[in-house]
Amino acid sequence: MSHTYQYERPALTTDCVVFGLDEDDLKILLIQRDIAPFEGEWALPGGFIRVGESLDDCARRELEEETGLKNIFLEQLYSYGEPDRDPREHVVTIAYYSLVNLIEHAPQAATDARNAAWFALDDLPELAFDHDLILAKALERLRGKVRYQPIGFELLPEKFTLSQLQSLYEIILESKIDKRNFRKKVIKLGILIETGEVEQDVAHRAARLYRFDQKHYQKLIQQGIHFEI
Amino acid sequence: MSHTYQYERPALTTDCVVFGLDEDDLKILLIQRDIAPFEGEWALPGGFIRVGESLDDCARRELEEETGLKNIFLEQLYSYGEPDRDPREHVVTIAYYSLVNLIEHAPQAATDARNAAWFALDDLPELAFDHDLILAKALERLRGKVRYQPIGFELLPEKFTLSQLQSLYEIILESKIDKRNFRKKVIKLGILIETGEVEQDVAHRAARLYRFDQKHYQKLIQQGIHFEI
DNA sequence: TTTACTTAGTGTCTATTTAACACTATATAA
DNA sequence: TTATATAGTGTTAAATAGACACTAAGTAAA
Repeated sequence: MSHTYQYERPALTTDCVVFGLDEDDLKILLIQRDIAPFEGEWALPGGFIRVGESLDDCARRELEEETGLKNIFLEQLYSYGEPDRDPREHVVTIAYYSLVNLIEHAPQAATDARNAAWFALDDLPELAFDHDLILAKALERLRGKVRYQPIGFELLPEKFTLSQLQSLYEIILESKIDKRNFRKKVIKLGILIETGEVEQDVAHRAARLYRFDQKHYQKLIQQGIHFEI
Repeated sequence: MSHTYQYERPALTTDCVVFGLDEDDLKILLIQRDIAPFEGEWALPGGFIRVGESLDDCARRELEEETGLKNIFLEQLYSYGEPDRDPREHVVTIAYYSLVNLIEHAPQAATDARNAAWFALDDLPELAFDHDLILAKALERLRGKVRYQPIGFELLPEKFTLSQLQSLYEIILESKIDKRNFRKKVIKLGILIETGEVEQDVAHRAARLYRFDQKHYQKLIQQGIHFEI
């Protein structure tokens, strides 16, 4: 079955930069292409948009099909449409980025037999298409946004310690933060709830576990309060 | 001449939210549609992407064709692809926003006979498609971005007074700013150059004229200095 | 059972930034 | 010459940010 249009149309895809947080690294999820062009090379997960499907739905569907990840944080990033970005034809891609917590979403074998793997940012392979550009933009967005919106929590398990949270910021922003100042700041924001529990099975004093207070955060936003870490 | 593809493809357009600054209003440029759907209603300028044309090029081309505006500040905003956003078929649009200075780019008759007009934000007509959504996002982006990136200058003539600059921020952010504090702040940023000239033909003490120091700003950015007004 | 080791958790002081506030200067117009 | 309109200018108090080092509490090893 084929489809005919009066005017030529670019093809449309979505691609997604998936960030995951390791003990001490920010990683991204890549898939190894099994068809030309760029066969065998690493690329962002993504694929063609179906008519009748929203952009977000497409990004989620492709992500699940290629990596098994679902129900994760996903946000539109930017659209790329240089006519020569794909050697086959003019392909416009709507890029997304996603944050997953590597502990609860362990590296998965791709469901459709493609090879998927996590790479640390400082140990990336060459990327297919203009995916290096997209990745750079996603990193920039992540670093910018993490400071004034609580998206970083998406990279942590539901319950986390203040040290884990601090480490997250240090890894993403690539800079050291003073422990006492950091704690004062996040506690004062009032968007953390003490669970009353502590870490288990650690060979040292166990840290208290906190949860992110989504509801209270929404209230603060509605009041126009803008915070920054 | 027609074109055939193996799989169905959504149509692709760009649309642009054009902001202009009046004496005391933020305005946007709309065109009146001369064909269905939404014939006779007001909409954002925009149109279909041609194969071989980049997204930015398309946005610029459509803007010039429909409003006569060219060589203006233009930045990608967000992409919209809900399948029902256009009653004809699935149409994905890459939205842009643009800042023009109303003094140097006076309201123009559209070159292709469509009716184009500037509307104050608090006096908008109903908009076609999901263009109200796009406009809301553009406003949000403008208000967010103007505080930490010097895009506001695009709305002013090349030479401007500090009072004009302050008024710009007050209009966009919808809040009053203290004159002395504002002046201290922008002067301290070091991104303004005194031209040595003053306003002409005003019935009161003439204010000094400044220019935005693009080069110095670039240097500051490269040093990782991030500023805020 | 004591000691070593590891990470958790806490407060103060200084420097900087932000915010509030009102008068004089200079031009035109009447 | 006087009225009127906007330009232009500093100080102080409050809040925030940043630098800085020790004690607490748990496990592991001797």
